[in-house]
Amino acid sequence: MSEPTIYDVAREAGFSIKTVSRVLNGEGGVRPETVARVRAAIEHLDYHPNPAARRLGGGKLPTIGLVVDSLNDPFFGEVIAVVERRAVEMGMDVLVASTGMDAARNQSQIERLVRRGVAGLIVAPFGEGQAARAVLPDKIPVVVIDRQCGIQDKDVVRVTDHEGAHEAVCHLVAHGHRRIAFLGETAEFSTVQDRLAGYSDALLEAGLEVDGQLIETTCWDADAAYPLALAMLAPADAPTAVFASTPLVGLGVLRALKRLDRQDVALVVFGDFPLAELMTPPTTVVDQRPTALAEAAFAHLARRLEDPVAAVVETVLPTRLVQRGSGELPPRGPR
Amino acid sequence: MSEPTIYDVAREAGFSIKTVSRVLNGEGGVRPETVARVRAAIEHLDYHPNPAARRLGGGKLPTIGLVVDSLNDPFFGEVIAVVERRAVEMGMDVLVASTGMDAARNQSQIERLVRRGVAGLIVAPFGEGQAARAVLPDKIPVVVIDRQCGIQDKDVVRVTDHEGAHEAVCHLVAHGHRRIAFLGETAEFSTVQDRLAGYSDALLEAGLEVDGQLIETTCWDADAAYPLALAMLAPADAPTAVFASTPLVGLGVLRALKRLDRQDVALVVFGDFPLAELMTPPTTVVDQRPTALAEAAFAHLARRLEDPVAAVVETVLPTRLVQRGSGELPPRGPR
DNA sequence: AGGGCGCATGACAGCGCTGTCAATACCTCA
DNA sequence: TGAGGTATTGACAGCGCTGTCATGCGCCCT
Repeated sequence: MSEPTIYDVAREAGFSIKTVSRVLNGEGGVRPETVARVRAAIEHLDYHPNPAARRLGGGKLPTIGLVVDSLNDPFFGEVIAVVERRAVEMGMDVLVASTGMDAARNQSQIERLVRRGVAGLIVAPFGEGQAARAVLPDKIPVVVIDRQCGIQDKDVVRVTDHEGAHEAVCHLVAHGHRRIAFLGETAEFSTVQDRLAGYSDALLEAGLEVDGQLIETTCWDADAAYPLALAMLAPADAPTAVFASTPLVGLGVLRALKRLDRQDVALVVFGDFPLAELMTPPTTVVDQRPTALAEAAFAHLARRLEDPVAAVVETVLPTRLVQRGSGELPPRGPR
Repeated sequence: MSEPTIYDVAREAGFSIKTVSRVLNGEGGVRPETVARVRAAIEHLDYHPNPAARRLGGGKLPTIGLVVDSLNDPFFGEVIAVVERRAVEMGMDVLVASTGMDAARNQSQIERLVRRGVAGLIVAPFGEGQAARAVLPDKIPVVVIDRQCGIQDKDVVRVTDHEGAHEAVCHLVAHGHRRIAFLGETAEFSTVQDRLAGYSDALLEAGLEVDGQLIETTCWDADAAYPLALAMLAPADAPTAVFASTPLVGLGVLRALKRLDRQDVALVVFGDFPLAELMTPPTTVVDQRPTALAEAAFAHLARRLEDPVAAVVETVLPTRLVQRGSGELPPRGPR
């Protein structure tokens, strides 16, 4: 009635549990004929090794831990979906943990997962440099996603934040914009800092002034961005285009535009979001391609699970400018 | 260097491991003074019991399994976020599993989680009646969410599908609509069947004819709904209002409306979605309140983990009609 | 023929915890 | 004073698996 154990398999196959264990773990040193018989017994009994027991014997759980900011964020939702699919394909589970933008919680979540005995971790890290690095375990493989945070000795998969922002702003400039606003929280994340740098560089290259009045670096979420966007777009000399450094900030901007009933302000958002194509006008975005990022992260983790001492790699995926309309609006004339 | 074990705590406290175990599990029969000393030792060593070892001793992992259709669906994303937050609050983990609308995978995922030794399961079930019920384990608590699927002997948390659809269609009727379309896949899910029933009942109550031409029951996702919506809205005698039975179907309809450049078709979507307020016009929805649903599901599971023989309850949460504009449009005049 | 070697397999001790049952000390009541 | 409780604690055997080390056997070489 209860789950069969390795003893049942051993009895069924007519060998010792150790031999079964060898077959299970592909250790070799077993006659092919024996392997076949053990396999048959496993099949016959529908045996599945008990992960807890395995772990107890010093091993790791067939489980991957995934630590992200927010589990209902569309970006991370995509990441979760990909990681889960790949993990299940190779017989592993996924434990999820959210940090909710809280460094302490980030740390405690990581520690919890490590204690649980996960075999590897995919983490969207938090903070910067030493602090960010310190909370990552060294005993198991870790792949850092989305934000590099100055971490040097772990595999990292991120996107071209600087180049993506640069391209977006160049795009706006190419469409005639001279006054382009930047909205985003730069204190918290290096990614947003990189995007701000990309923004500034693009302006400078175009021979345009970087106007501090048009740069808002204190809004993280949509609720914070909304009033700031409202205020920024109100004046007579308001910018004719806006670069939103994250989808949430973009949402705040879109709300402000809706509120102001303005469809003439050009907008590019860093990070795609569902229904962007249904906005009026459809929103032009810098696609971070979360699926590709997640695939790469998982591939790195899988590689490192096999070969823990493989060389550390940093993968920087290119972003993709998706022109949908809002980023191609011309500057409106003076009111 | 390595994690402290119960032996370390016992030594530190000056008692046997069994006494430490008693304190850990709140078994009682331990002098308060002893409890305090053990607690102090635990604190001092930063000891955390090894879940794998616990499970091996016949127990369950401090882990909840969550099985949903899709991990990047906004609705389930909300559910995941809530469940994870609550679970962590009570020291538990969350293992996620997606089924991708595949009955076989649904079953294998559930079996996998059960084998892992999760303490309880929250499942969006699949199929109908016997088949749906059969894959649910009986050894551990299970809470069924979103779809009842004819399951009688498990706790269920769902929403008022019939009433919600009924209210939505009545709302459209009240705004003068006489030709109201229904789009959604009814073969797969009883929830959508209930919504269709609510739709039909509302029409009949209003003395309106239920026109099979206006009912499309074969589209599950946005890609399938799009051409069907396009076709349905094209004729001269096209419906003046549409009821979309799921957010994905709603998305397909919105795409079709965008394509046709029509802003005069009334629309109510069953299930809220991000950015609905930013549509033109903003989309009126029947909010399924995923957060409330997830909270209720978790509460049920927690209750049942404490008391496995508690009476089975079915919680039916009311939906909420969120009027944003698209559902309040008047019927357009003849072209 | 005999020593040595490699291959295939098995016996057994943990891993960290909980369940069972025993032991001890201290009371209580007759 | 002694039998029988009660409260507190501990010894020990698993749980299912893997790591270590031992065993048995056939084969090669000298």
